[in-house]
Amino acid sequence: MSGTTRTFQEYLKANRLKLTSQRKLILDIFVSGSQLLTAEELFRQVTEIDPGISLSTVYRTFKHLQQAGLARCVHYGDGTTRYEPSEGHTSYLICEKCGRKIPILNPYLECLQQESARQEGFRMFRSQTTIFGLCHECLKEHLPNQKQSNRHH
Amino acid sequence: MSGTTRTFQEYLKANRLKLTSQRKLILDIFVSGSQLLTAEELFRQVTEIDPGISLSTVYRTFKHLQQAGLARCVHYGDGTTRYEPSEGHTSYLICEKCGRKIPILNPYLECLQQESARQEGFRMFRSQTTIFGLCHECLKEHLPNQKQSNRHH
DNA sequence: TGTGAAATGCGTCTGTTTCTCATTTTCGCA
DNA sequence: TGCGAAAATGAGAAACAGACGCATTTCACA
Repeated sequence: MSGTTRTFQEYLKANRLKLTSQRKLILDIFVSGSQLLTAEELFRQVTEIDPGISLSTVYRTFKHLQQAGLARCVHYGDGTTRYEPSEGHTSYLICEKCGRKIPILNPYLECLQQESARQEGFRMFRSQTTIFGLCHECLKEHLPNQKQSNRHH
Repeated sequence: MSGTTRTFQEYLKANRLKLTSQRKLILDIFVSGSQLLTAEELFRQVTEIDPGISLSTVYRTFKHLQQAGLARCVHYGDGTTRYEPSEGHTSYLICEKCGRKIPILNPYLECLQQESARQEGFRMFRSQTTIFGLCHECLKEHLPNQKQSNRHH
């Protein structure tokens, strides 16, 4: 059994919630893929294995995963809401063109955040840093026509 | 005329867009309040002055304000989307109990973010840091019963 | 001041998320 | 191991934010 599964079971037990086959399946699929998924996308993957599961259950399970600290949702610029497993990183670079998501591995960032919180008498539980921009690859293609909308005819 | 208004006018001109009375009013109300507003809330404030303005126009103007870099939207835990004037801060402490939102005034944070982006060949446009936790006041009330959900009967 | 491009309001539409409720499942306890 | 209360489920309806289409109005530039 994975650590994630254990964490989820502990959360359920602590809140007198039940472990159902649906929740197990949703959790397994969710953590196995490292992608950011929309509820709809996860739902599609889940129903490939168990076609009986409803979209409502996916949403409901997401809620619990968030409560348990196992999932986090990210709002993209395009308006979609995506969910991701939240073990490990909370800091990312997100490319606004290709959607690529690169974890930031800078321990000083978290230190600074802790420090900022402390200065305000704040107790930090978790933090989330998202840097939006363009990745190296998209930068090359994107730059030539970046200024177009500022030009007059 | 405020700097914000000037920025908006420049943006409009550069994109061959027009400055209408509706856009002026929406901008003025938006920047004058330092609160985070939902589209609906801003709409209500706007219609108090000019009852003819439609919600569509508020949404459309938000889009332009975002484009112009004058507004930013923030997704709260409760699911609402709020817009805020985006001069200055992109980093906040948010208290999960009382909802208080405290701007972080740490210039090193942004430097580190820029640096992290650079290391990956990334070009940073904007960043957003949110630190969730408990503020000083809520900490005092909250601590006594913090562990309750982990206890068995 | 005339003209064309752009913006508006209103109503409608779409896609996402939550709710309701009758039925089914889980799990602690005897 | 089987009972019963509490909780979860699926299906569909409802709520919601936000976008869209179009006929009409407004703006800005010459």
